[in-house]
Amino acid sequence: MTTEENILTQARMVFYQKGLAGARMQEIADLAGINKAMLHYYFKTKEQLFDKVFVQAFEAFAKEIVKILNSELELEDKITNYINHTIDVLTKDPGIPVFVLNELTYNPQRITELFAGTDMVDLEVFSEQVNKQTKGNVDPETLFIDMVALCVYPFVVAPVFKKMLQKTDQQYADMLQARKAHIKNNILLRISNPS
Amino acid sequence: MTTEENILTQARMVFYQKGLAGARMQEIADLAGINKAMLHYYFKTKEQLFDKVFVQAFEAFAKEIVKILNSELELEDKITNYINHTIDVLTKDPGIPVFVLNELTYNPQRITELFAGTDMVDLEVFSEQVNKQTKGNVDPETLFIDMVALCVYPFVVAPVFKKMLQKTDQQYADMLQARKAHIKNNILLRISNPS
DNA sequence: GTCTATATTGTGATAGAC
DNA sequence: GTCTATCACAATATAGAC
Repeated sequence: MTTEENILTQARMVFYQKGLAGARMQEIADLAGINKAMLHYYFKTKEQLFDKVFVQAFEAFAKEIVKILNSELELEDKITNYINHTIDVLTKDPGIPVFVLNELTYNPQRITELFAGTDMVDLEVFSEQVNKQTKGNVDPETLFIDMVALCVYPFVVAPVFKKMLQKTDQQYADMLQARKAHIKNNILLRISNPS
Repeated sequence: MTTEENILTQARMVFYQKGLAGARMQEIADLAGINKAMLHYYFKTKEQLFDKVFVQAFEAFAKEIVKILNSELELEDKITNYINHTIDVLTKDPGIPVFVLNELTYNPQRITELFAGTDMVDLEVFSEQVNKQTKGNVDPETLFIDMVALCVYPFVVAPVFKKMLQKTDQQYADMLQARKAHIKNNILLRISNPS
């Protein structure tokens, strides 16, 4: 691993845990086993380092998901893929959503600029598929929001729910895995039985 | 309004927007129309001020909800009340969830200590009702998680979804109101038709 | 209670030798 | 590329007069 990759790895951990404002260059340097001067040698400013970490985190989270949503997969498979993939990614890296949401809320303009050139998620393909299959009886946007909410929210509030439901880390992880099938049922049922 | 209440109001705005680490005492003082010395006269430290704001925010969000969940309302009414109340509270004060989740993630020990004495949400009453009504065919915890996720998540990711779905603030607000009935249908259907 | 001035510390960033 | 030493400034907090 190069020094730069090492820095990025450690920086990600610190930024995940403390955000941009709360992170300290000293702590990142310590974790990376270098000193502050070296850190600034590789990344001139804290913001520069943060931006790189943020973009990597966001892409890790969003890139594959966008690909799935815009693929030519059949609707049922697409939904199944989305749910499985989202839960798997977040299981590996549960800090992503709060980190992203957080900085998005605390520093919207910076993030907006960061993604000025990037193409956003668009729901055209997905919406068309839903409309066709349900003969216009299911609102695609609502279905999408629900699907995302059911997948992601339990990760976002993990510390709260873990305590509230008195579950160990392992029990909570098992529950999240079990949600794959549960969410799939809920969403697919609404497509096959539009109310 | 007393000076103390004034400070708390302004502090809440700043903490909501920037978090504990990102907030500046100077900005809070400016907004309150006083100087830093006065601010420290009323609240000795930034952390002290933050804790007061946090507890107020959390209670505003959680207190009524806990009351509803533990009430003796009939299950259908309880669910309807929960959904309506949650969406109404968050519509008035959409900054709460990210603020709370954020600090809960970035500073779990501080928050845990803050609520050491408080009684948490418990799902006993709710779970019993669900078990009775569905003859044990619906998992109460899963139902609860889904209900909360469907209500709260659209507020948490409002900036993202607004942009992605290209909605104005008003359109997004209307959509959130319309979700009241939608979520109610989804949840109540699962109770009356356990799969 | 309210202010000005200041102490004190933490932190991002750089200079400059090696 | 790597280090030590240090700058410059921002931010919390306090002292002390009124």
